[in-house]
Amino acid sequence: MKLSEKRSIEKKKQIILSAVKIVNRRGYEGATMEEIAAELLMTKASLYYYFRNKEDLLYQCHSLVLNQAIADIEELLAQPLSVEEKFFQMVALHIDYAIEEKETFNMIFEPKNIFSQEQLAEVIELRKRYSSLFNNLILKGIEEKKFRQADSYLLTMLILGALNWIQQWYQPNGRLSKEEIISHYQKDLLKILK
Amino acid sequence: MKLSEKRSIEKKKQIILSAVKIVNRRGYEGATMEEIAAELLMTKASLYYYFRNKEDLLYQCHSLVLNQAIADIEELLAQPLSVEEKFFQMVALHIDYAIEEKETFNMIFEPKNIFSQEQLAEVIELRKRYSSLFNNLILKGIEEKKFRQADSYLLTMLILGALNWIQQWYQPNGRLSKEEIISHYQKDLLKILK
Amino acid sequence: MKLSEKRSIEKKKQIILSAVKIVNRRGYEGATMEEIAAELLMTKASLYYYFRNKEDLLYQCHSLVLNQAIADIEELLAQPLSVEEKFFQMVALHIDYAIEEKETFNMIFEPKNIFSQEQLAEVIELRKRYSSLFNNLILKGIEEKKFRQADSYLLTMLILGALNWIQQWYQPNGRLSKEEIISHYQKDLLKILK
Amino acid sequence: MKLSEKRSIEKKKQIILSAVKIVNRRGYEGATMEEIAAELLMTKASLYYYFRNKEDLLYQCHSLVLNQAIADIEELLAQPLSVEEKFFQMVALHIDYAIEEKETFNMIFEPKNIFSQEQLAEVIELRKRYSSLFNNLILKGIEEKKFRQADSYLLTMLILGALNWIQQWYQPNGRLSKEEIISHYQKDLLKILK
DNA sequence: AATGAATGAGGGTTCATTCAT
DNA sequence: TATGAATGAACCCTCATTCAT
Repeated sequence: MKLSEKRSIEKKKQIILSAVKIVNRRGYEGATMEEIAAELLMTKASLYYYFRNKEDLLYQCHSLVLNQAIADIEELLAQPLSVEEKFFQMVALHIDYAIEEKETFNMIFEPKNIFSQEQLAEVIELRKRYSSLFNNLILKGIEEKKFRQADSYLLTMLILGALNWIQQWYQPNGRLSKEEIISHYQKDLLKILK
Repeated sequence: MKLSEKRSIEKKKQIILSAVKIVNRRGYEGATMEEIAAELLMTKASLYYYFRNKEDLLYQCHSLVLNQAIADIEELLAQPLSVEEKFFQMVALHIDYAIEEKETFNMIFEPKNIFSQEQLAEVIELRKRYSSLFNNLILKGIEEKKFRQADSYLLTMLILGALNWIQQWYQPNGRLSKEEIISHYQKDLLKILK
Repeated sequence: MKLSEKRSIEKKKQIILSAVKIVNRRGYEGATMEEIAAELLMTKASLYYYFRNKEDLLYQCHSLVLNQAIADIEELLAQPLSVEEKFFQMVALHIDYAIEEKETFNMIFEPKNIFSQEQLAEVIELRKRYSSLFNNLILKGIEEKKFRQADSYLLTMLILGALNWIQQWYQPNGRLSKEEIISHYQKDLLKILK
Repeated sequence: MKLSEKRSIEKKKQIILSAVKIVNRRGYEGATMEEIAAELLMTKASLYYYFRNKEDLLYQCHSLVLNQAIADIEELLAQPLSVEEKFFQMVALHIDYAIEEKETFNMIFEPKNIFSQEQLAEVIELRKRYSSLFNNLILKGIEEKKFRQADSYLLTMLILGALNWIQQWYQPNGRLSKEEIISHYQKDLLKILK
């Protein structure tokens, strides 16, 4: 790969990060190409050198964040741990993402009215891949008789909802530390699986 | 109250209901004054006779739905039921709202992208009132030794998150009916409280 | 029809006339909504109250001009005249349009890359109707043995081309008066038909 | 001339030919520097090494085609043929250009929407030179008593109009082949001259 | 009480053009 | 020679909002 290509990819990433920041500040529709560009001291026209249109840029934001989260979890799943241990770590990882990378992780909310047919499909597919990591772990737990017999999909949704919501109320200097939250959620959610 | 005033209030309600319908269809930002008015065979200019601006109208939509939900729950809480029974009914009620009112009831969106200073405070206050209904019930359950000793705030957040998320994945004609979802969530979430 | 409706239709016509003027000055693509509006001391946003978009406005320009020309010719054709006489009058009428209403009649050139599928079809249909007026007259002349046996379509195209071109070179104060041009074209083109 | 210069001229010609192709496909305004460059696997920035700006490039396209047509006709006129024969061939040549080169040869568009002051003058001069070839032939025919006494300018305009219009209706796979059209136009237009 | 008409502000997108490399 | 990257200027279009009637 040539140097220029590398630089181009680097720039793309910068733009995506800027977009993520703005989207978190203003919401999907409130984010403007203008503001995303201004964050990087560029003009909005320049963005179109890297992305076909706003939808494309927003999709790639979504994609970047989710793919990274998926990769992290897959790495974790590859380790020789018990189902319960894996579940604990996944909960910790998800909360960590939601809290520390709040901005990026926030992306996964409510893009319904943004994406057009084709990209909507890909977004949904990506989300499905992420949630299936949880779903599969639950299924495995059921198989190993570690978790009770139940509708794994429903449990997955319940758990993901509980976890995602954290970023709505978590305050960095609030009464509850990240570690406390993780510890509580791990135990509480495990109760549902047992 | 004069007749004309009564009629005015009635009309206001009609407009809000129309707005609720459109917001549920298009989202808060996607809803246009034009479409809200068209639903009632009015012109958008007329809306400004009843509401100061779009934000005001949208706020009253959110407010109406949330207040109604609060009222419904308060009515429920006033009945002579056990804590567990009340919890079950609250879960059912919340899911029903989340599914039937979808966008308007939506508690996932960031209100700061929609509402301005003054109304933002009221929205947040309203949400706090709503969540405290759950919090108080949990506290009462703990007091009555029906629920285990625990951080009620954390549990409230966990439960609300799980419930709110439903509107992100629920499909009217999906595999799971509303009733099934309610039944499962009731039992699963109760496990956490026990 | 209410007064307001009448006024609306009047305004629409004004806008169309303004658009025609600008299109003739700048070409189809060069004409901007801004300039069309400015001509009437309006803002471009106002145009969208009367026309769905630029394409729609331009189409209606086209439509207005051609329909009027068609109506004029049809009226002429309804009169009890010989085929040759009718041909002479049609030539005179077309040249008159091309010269006097240069601006409006100019519209009929090269809109190929402007209209989208559906409206393109209507534009073509309209043009076909206009040219068929000539075509039918020629056919009738042939039938009546006043004109020689020939491919009427080819002759129509040849004649229309010759006539349309006049507006490209005609100068109001040039060597040749409108009447002279008409007189010459009538005779010259008739020679082809005979 | 140095080799590098030769190569530069060669490249310029390539670019012009590419531009001609794109202009014929998209029209003068629809042709973008991007697409013209892409056709040659270049980047648009490179075009500016060879041409001052888009207008310059487009002018040279128009110029190339028109000059070529003029040269072709002049060559033809130099041959020992009768006036009628020369007229026939000129008609054939013009139609061929109009059909094969379509947009670039296009004499219907208003050049003032495309070209600026300085180049506009040259375009008009070029067109005048082209039409005078027809004019002169007609004058010669009249002199030789092969054509009837008449206003040669008017006849030139009539003929050019008829010919130029062909590109507005000709369809490559239509009912009438290029050869048929040529044959008919030759005979029909000659009738006017006789 | 209602609305037809108008508009300002702003957003997404395109494209010719420039310039450092 | 060539180009990757950037940009200014324009353009179409949308929408909340206003105001005279």
